[in-house]
This record gives sequence, C-alpha cells and structure tokens, in this order.
Amino acid sequence: MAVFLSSFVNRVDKKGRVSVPASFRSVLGPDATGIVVFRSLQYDALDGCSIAHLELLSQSLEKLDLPPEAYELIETTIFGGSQQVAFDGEGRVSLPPSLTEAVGITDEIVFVGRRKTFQLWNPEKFAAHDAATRSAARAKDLSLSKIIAAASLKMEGSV
Amino acid sequence: MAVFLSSFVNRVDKKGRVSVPASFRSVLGPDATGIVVFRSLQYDALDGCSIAHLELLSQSLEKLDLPPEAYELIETTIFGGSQQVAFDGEGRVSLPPSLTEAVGITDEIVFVGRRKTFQLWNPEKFAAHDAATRSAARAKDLSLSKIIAAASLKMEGSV
DNA sequence: TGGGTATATATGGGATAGCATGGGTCGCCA
DNA sequence: TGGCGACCCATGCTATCCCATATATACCCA
Repeated sequence: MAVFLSSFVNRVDKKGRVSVPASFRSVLGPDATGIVVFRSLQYDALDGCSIAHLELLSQSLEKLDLPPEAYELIETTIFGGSQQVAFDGEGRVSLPPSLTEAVGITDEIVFVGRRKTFQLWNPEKFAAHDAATRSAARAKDLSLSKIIAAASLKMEGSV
Repeated sequence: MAVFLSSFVNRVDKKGRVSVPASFRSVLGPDATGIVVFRSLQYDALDGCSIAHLELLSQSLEKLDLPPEAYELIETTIFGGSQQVAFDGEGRVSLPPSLTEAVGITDEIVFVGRRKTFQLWNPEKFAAHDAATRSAARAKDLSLSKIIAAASLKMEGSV
C-alpha cells in the first residue's frame, strides 16, 4: 500500500494526542519518526504529509520555476506554518493547539487519505464538505466509471 | 531535522533575553555558539540565521553579478547591520534594543522557520502578515498540494 | 463452521526529563 | 564606584516516555 486511502475517525484525548491510523503509518514506512502538519489553504482543515515529502519539497524548491509569490507563500506558510510532530511509542502525535483551534478540531478528528498527502478535519465540517463536493460532482454529471471508461479509451487509442 | 520549521512564540524578559526554540538550536547543531540577526530587507521583521549561513551568503554574493548599488546595499544593510548574539547557558540570546525597537518587538516574539533561515516578528504583525499572505495565495488559487505534487513529479522525473 | 484464542490497534493515565522563564550574583569596563 | 552584561541556580509547565486496558480483527483448531 503506497498511498493514503480512505477515512478514519479517531479521538483526541485531553493531552491533544491522536492516533495516526495504522494504515497511514504503514504508508509512511517503518522508519518514519512522525508527520508534518500545516493549515490547508483552500479548506478549513489541516494538511498532513510525511517528513520525507517535505524534505522533497525543500530540495526541489530550488529547481522549480515558481512565481515569486509562490516562493514567499511556501517559505512562510509551509515552513513557518507547519509543525513537525513525532510519533510516540503507540503511533500517536500531539497536535499543537494553534492548529487544531484554527480549524475547529476538538475531541474528534477525521483522517482523510488523499493519495500522497492526507487531511485532518473536524468530523462535522468534513461531513458537510463531503456532501457539498458530492452534490457538486453529481451536478456536473461526474462519475468514476465514466472517467475510467474515458481513460481506457484514451489508452487503447494510444496503443 | 535539517531545516528551520514551524513557529514559536516566546517571551522577552526584562533583561531582553529570549529563548531560541530548542528545535532551532538543534538545527544549528551542538557546536553553534549563537546566531546572527539583521533587519529584513522586505518585511518589518528581523532575519536570523546561523553564523555559517552568513558566511555562505557572503561567499555566494561574490559570485553573483550584481549591480554595484545592490552590492553596496547588501554590504551596508546586512553585513553592517547584522548582530552576532551568543547563547547563554540556557540557550537564550539577548537581542540588541536597536533591532527590536526597529521592528516593534517588545515583550513577546515569534520565531518563524523559513528553511535555511528564520524570522523574528512582533506577534501581532506576524499574524497580520500571515493572514495577508494566505488570502493573497487563496485569491491566486495557489494550491500547496499542487505545488507539492509538481515537486514530486519533478523529483521522480529527475531520478 | 463455529467457538475460542491471539494479535494489533486505539485509548487512557501516571511518571519523568526537557524546556522556557525568572531572579540573583559576580566580574568587567567605563 | 556604578552600571551593564555574563554566568549560575531555581521553578513551573509541558511534552515525552512508559505501562495498562478495552475493543476489534485475524487466526487457529476442533
């Protein structure tokens, strides 16, 4: 399993600790010491990724041809706004109050897999967001089977 | 941990002393005797870095083909205006009043990690700056996950 | 196929060490 | 000799580590 998949609802205890879902930890690999968390720019949620991913970003920053405001954004928002949180012996992390308060996470949290990264949501907010996204997709008549069918056609055509 | 990450709010005591965040000190390494602080060219804040990094900056400056006035500006502002401050036994530094007053730092200070360097802000000013950066990014629809995805693609492609 | 057992995971709480912070004292330089 | 800065010690808080427990899942054996 190489990507972050599906959603998990976990509790946040009095100390602010949260169990990272075991399947997410296995994606991170046995050598991972923790994760990196920062505020999502688009959503009222937190983004999470592996430390390796952030280091990758750091290394590739110099090579990427980004607009100056993107640099500024990354330097301040990601590196300044992110928190590296380490696993304890049980695979938990303690999320800093500054981040959880900003997105309304209190005693429960949803981990949402997003392939290379994942998100952390307040359960009610995620439910609302998910419902809105779904109805928007329906309105646009987006369906997975159609997308896959279209992709397969494209593949066959290219062979 | 090889880069300066995340933000920390610390107190400035009556003597003008400030604890440098432990994680920043660990980035600087066990042999670091202090840090270098100077006024940011772009922001109403202070820039900080390791002594080694300033030397690196000095060397890379010589290789750059800068117009004389820019060179002059940097020499005067950065190298002339920078202060080397040493750690005390507890990992604190005392910031010169000339610098703190110039950027409005009084009894509280924010350390903001910026990868190879970090910044020192008045908390209120940083909050405003951060909010402005965020909303600008949102307006431009800069997505961090897109940037990260692009970075990974580039990295994978380069292997 | 069903029951029982073992393992993994999530969760909770207590102990401890590290860290931020404050105050005091000694020595140096003006 | 007075003021300032550097070192030393004390303290409270918080994060980290360690151990205990409940629940769910997987496995095994009859």
